Amino acid sequence: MVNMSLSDFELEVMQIFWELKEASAPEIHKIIENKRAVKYSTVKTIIDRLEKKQAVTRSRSDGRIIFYLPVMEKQNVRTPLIKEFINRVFLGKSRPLVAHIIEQEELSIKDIEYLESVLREKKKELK
Amino acid sequence: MVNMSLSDFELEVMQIFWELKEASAPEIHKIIENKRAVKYSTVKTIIDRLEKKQAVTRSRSDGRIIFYLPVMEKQNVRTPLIKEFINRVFLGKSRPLVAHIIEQEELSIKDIEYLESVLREKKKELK
DNA sequence: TTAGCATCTCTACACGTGTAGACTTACTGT
DNA sequence: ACAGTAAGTCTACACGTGTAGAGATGCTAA
Repeated sequence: MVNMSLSDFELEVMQIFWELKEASAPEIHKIIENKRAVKYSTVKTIIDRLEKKQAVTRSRSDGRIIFYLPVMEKQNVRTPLIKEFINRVFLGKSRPLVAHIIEQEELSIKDIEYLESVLREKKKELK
Repeated sequence: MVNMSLSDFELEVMQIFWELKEASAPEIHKIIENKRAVKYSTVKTIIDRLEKKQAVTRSRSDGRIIFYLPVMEKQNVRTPLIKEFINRVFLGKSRPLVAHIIEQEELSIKDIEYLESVLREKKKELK
């Protein structure tokens, strides 16, 4: 029952949990509603599924409002997703993905300098 | 009918088309079967769906065997996938994704030096 | 204290996707 | 020429996912 994967919507909700640490269904609903139309019960269903998957857990109540905490950790979710993505879209080769992002995506000078330093570190480590 | 997205399996098949340029269903089936058990009709269904989505097109026949050519281009498929992935998993921020890959994924010294040069180019371009 | 609202619970459903069987048909080697 | 096989076509189905309504119930403001 561990290694359970998350759907798009479930991941979207987890992102909010990772940001807020603790949140209730109404809170999550309001946040998502700011971006697009979605009914409360839809969001609640997703949270229920996350609970079933043990991605979140009930922490406390305030009146009828149930609060949840994230259980799955961001890094533990992201790492396999990245791996899968590289496999799926880049046949397992990370270099062209990184090159593509650097060339095509928005990066500031600061970002670039940071990434240069990460590369320097990695190079050091490899020698 | 354009901008149609591809499922995992459809993408897997497209990768083979991009590699081979032209291929038949039996060929594709044999290639995928090397990796995992899958029936011919399953693969053929996927190719049919790709054809319906106009991702591939029939090019010629050899006996009953139909050959197909990729129509959708690799870059046109990959670019939005990357964008979506960054949005979905990294809230739209590409820097932490790149950093993660550099730190966690397999990269050779050659890869690193190549990426350093890509970064240098990008920096030049930004100034 | 009670009406109304907010929240929860439960159920449902359509659609995409992975999967493949059944059936048809055309080629190929003997 | 024909049997056997390989390929194509068509249909089907279970499962995950996004979506939400209906109904129950507890809270809160007047």
